[in-house]
Amino acid sequence: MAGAEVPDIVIGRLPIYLRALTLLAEAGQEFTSSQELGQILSIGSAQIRKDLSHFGEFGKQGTGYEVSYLRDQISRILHVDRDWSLALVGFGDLGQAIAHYGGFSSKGFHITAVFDADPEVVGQSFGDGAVRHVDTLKEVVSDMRIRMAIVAVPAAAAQDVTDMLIEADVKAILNYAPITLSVPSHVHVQYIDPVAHLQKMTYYLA
Amino acid sequence: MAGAEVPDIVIGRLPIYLRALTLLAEAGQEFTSSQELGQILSIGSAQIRKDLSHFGEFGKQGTGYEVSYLRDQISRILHVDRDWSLALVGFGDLGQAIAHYGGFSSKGFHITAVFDADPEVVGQSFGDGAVRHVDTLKEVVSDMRIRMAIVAVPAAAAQDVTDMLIEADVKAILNYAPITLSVPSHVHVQYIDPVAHLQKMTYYLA
DNA sequence: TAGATTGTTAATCGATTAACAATC
DNA sequence: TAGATTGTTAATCGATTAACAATC
Repeated sequence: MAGAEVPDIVIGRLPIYLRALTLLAEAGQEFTSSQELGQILSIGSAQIRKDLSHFGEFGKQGTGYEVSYLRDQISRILHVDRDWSLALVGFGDLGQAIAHYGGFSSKGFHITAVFDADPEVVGQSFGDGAVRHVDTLKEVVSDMRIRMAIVAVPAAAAQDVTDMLIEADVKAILNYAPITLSVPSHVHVQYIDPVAHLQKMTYYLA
Repeated sequence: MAGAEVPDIVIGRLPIYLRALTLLAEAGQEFTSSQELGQILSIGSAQIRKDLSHFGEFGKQGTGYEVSYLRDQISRILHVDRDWSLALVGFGDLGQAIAHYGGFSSKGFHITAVFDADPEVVGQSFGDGAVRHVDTLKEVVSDMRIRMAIVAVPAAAAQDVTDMLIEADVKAILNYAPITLSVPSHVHVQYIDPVAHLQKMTYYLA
């Protein structure tokens, strides 16, 4: 059964399934089951089958799932069977670390434009380009038809930058600034906040 | 009403509340309400009141919450009214960026021991110490009584490193490696996976 | 006092889980 | 065939939300 409205929380688990399947495929394993995946991911097997059932039927009774087939199907569902261009805003310590990190482009996410407000930083080179002034953001991002962005500026600047990105028609933002962004409902935001994760865990430490 | 078992999902929202309250306090605001907080955080006001009610009564009818008082109470609840020592495992690009990032220590999380497996990297200096060989992890972390750790090694090494940390009696792990860790139930794990966040958002981009 | 906002209850909503017929 | 595992249903469980008496 495909169709209707798939819960957001289910979508959030698909990348995790994809990660595990990619690992299994790299290890040369041909078949797997919801039970094995569940064990790898510390998730119930019923949940995995239920999640997948939102998108179709991918397995066979008795034998389970073909690893590479299911991997490819989930890639397709998530639209990661293609490359994506990203804008990066903020080229301080954090922004540079992000730009330098190999994990994005190996998964098809390419940072093709970088912006900063500091005149000292503007013009510095990254990958195959140069850091642009944030004043040019709207025009450049619009012209390049970039639809995803990473925000790595101080909290105080994050909302302003976000407003510019939205004006440039960006539809998805990965926000590293420790602040909740206000965006229209058609814009998606995800948050990276390591400190919040640590603070959550210290609750459980006596 | 305090006591019983507070849902994990509620604990996860406390750092977000704390962040907003800290911001309000810095802006010099003396009082706030669940409605105002809800607006700032794009959360329902009833949820905020319900969440807080797990821990006690912090507000006053008619006037709401005193910002600095509520901030301090949440800090106390989360155990972030003290400093915490962390071990960092992995001093590659990512590990160095983490070690260099100022956002941890400004919130009371101090990286006091760093480990790596590469002989080229061992001995390099960071902050006020030097990178140690991962073979010394168990002894050093035990001796220093470190109870939280950050894992920033390649996926293939993450489970081994985790096992060592658990042997050293670490109770909370912030994992940057793109792999689900297997840990006993008394050990807490949080995951940072920017690629998974991006992959979740591309689902919604046609 | 009148207005505002809390803490809490009860209703709603949604997600997880167990169980099993279907079938490879 | 016998054993294994799917996809799905129905039950359970838990979280969110609306409403409101209490009260500052």
